[in-house]
Amino acid sequence: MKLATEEFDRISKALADPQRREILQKLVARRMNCSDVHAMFNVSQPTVSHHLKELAIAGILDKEKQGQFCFYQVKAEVLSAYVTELQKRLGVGAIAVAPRVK
Amino acid sequence: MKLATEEFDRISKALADPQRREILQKLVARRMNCSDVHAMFNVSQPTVSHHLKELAIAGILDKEKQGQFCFYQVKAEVLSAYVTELQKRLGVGAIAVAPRVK
DNA sequence: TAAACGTATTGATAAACATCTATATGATTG
DNA sequence: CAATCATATAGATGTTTATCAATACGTTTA
Repeated sequence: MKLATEEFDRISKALADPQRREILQKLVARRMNCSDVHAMFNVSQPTVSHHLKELAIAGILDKEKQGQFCFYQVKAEVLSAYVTELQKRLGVGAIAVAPRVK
Repeated sequence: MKLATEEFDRISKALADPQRREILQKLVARRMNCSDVHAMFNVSQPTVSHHLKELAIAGILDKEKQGQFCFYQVKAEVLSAYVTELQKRLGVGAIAVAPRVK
């Protein structure tokens, strides 16, 4: 999977806010809905919603509505593609490995 | 080399601005001084100076003064450590490889 | 169907930030 | 030593953005 520069930059921005990065890390561990995430941090529900939206717009998260709930889950291929592209751009060598299926 | 969360976040922010990212990429290719960088982009010299400072503060660049010139060069170990830490946090598997000596 | 719940949107606010011009500082050179 | 060059700093400006309270909207449930 190849990321365009625009997408790459969008993801970089999405990762740049510590709060949003921490939210993302929680979602890496497991798929969650908005209030699950909200319960983990000291920010308002709208702020969580906003961050989730940003991450989704950046293409990092998948959004799946189930009734009144809305589940967010990490798109591992996109994160993987991002890291690969970053390595290329930064001249950091590494051998990418496919993420383990859970 | 291990990055503290604070350093990690600082680097993430440093990478988040496209202009700064492009400047960094040029420096990955070769060590340069401020006016070399300035000649490559359509931003003012103070803006370039500002971005170089941000990258240096983030620990990504080394600054070396030589007479009236000021050379900036990438700190490959830090970039490598950043990518490794990012992989850990994002759950993206990869085998890190030491950068080739030029 | 009314109340409660989960999520998103709106509008406001303050802080961060990218950028510029002008200028200061320090080194080289004629 | 005066002019020029490389870089940094100061101060201003407009934009982006992280956050919140209030509220709207859709779903569930009592």
